[in-house]
Amino acid sequence: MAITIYDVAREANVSMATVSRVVNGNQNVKPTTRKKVLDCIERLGYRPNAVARGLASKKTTTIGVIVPDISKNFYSELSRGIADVATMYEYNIILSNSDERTAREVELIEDHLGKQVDGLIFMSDSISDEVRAEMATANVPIVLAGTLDVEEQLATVNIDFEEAAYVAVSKLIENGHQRIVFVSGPFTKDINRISKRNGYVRALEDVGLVVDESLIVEVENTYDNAYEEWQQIRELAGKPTAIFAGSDIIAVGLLNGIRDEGLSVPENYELICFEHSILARVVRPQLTSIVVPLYDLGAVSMRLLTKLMNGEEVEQQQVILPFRLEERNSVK
Amino acid sequence: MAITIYDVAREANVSMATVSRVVNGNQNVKPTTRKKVLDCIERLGYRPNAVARGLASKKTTTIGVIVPDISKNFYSELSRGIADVATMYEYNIILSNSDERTAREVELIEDHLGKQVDGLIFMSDSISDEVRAEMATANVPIVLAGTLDVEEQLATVNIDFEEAAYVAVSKLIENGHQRIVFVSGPFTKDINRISKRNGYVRALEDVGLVVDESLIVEVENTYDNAYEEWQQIRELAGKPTAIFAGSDIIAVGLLNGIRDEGLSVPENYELICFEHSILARVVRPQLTSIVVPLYDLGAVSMRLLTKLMNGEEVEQQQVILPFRLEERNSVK
DNA sequence: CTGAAAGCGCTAACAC
DNA sequence: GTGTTAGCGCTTTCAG
Repeated sequence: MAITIYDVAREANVSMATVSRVVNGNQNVKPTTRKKVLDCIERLGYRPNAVARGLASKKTTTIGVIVPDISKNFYSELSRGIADVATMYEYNIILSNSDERTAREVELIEDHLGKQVDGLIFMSDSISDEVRAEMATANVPIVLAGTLDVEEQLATVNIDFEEAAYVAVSKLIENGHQRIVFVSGPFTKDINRISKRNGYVRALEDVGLVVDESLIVEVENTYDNAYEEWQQIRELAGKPTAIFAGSDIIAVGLLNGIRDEGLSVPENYELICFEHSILARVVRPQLTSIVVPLYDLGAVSMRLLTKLMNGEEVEQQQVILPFRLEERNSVK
Repeated sequence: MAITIYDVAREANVSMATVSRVVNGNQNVKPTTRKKVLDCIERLGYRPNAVARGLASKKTTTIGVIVPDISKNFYSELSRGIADVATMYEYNIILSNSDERTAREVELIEDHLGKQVDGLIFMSDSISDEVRAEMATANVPIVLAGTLDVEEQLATVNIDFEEAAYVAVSKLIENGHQRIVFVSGPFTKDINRISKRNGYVRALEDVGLVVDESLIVEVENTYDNAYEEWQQIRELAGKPTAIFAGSDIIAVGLLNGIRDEGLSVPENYELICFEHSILARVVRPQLTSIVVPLYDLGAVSMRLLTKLMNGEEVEQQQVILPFRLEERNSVK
């Protein structure tokens, strides 16, 4: 049996209320008794039971984080940002992987709410109606991190993905390209189907170029798939001369596909991608890419959540962070 | 105010004990009353309070995971293995980053124990005395994942890192090399200072080669640092002809250092490394490397922890998983 | 098969 | 400043 607040109280000849005050840093305790209690706590090795505290106070100082797959760089970097700010505000994190399966997402939200988290940070490819309904039953604030809410009802933290795509594609257009392939990750992701795609289309239309749907190619977001798909992409009619890739990993797959047939980047194809993880820097040529501030996306999401949990007035629930284009050697 | 078990009981005209039985799948409930209760639960949208349950039952179905840095591939992959098995056994995970700082590690263990986790999985570069002392106060099982315990007292899951290094270096020796540089990550990590180093030394000594300490180089485990360090390494006396790198990321840094001065792998230097993450596959030449089964390390750790939490008899507390050498193109 | 009742360890009024 | 006393929402004997 572990030491309880009651044991400490008896040992120190005070009431449990006083021990509670000392443990919680309440100032209404005489210094001498505070010291006496602290000594007993030390001596007995008392460790406050957060579960009991949670039940009594109705706050667990724990938040839930639901992520598609923590082993993917995108989410692990973002999570680190969340974690650091959570630590700063003394919250713990319950972390779960959803694999972007709606049923699992609903289950996890339910599960986390059952654990009485004080708030929730959610990431996914898109927000299904079921998830939206489940979120509506929550009595704690929820923030979407790096995740679009097409209905713009929920609190979110993102970059302007459409604008980023626009900037990337415009760069290629400036360099004289007219036939630019957009190799996108799955269109099940709103960010791909809507944001990046719209940015691509808008960039072309703004300079009077015709959008050729055959130049929009959807691939899995994996190295191997992108590598293989290159065989199809190179055969596209009208000889594309530049590529806008939806992620580092896709870009690297294409890059190696291109090089393995004896062609090169940027001589034969110029290439710009999204994310700028370490992958973009280790390959040669290094990849010109949109830098997504993953860590900051997480950090700001958590900061927003703390405000919401404190009931603070938040002017803008949809936060947009800046991005930039990192110019390396995959474009001339 | 949220719906409680008491509300459901009143609505269903049964006692809260019966509702509890239904919720917990206890068989001693008549099917008709079970259905009646289930209906009320559904209708009221009752969601069991895991905190109250935890206090009453003294089990939280939550485990703690303390990791140096979740944004590093090594740990995020390992964590995914832990998470999947945790899900299988219906445990949640509280995840915290320690940055390998002892004081922080101690604080986190204390914190997690306060949250009443049912078990703990711990990862670090080495187990300091303070951490060992803190762990000794725990009344729940602890497993070290991918982390050495030089005193062999704690439950651990690893591969035989020394043997893996031995195999890697022996491969280079077989290929005719006599002057092999070992570019290691920080020696603050037991795995580097002890295991990999010993494997390197033993491989050389087994074939009668002299160990030249100047060929053992310690670098930070980052791409940039390895890239820069290449400038020193290339100047080493006696012209080394092969490299054994402690990780993918170090190997990639060296590889680019080598190539940027117009030399090539494997022609001028043969190279073998550890880990085999995606990095080893995207660079050219692809890297021959020891494959560390990160996901499995995590999965098996969690499985071991479940046994320990159930009080099952565990024959061997130190589990060693197999590894293999993946042969690619950085050696001839 | 079901109900009553005693806690689990702590917080939070409310007294004094 | 400090103590008393209700709960927080649930599990778990123990009766019946």
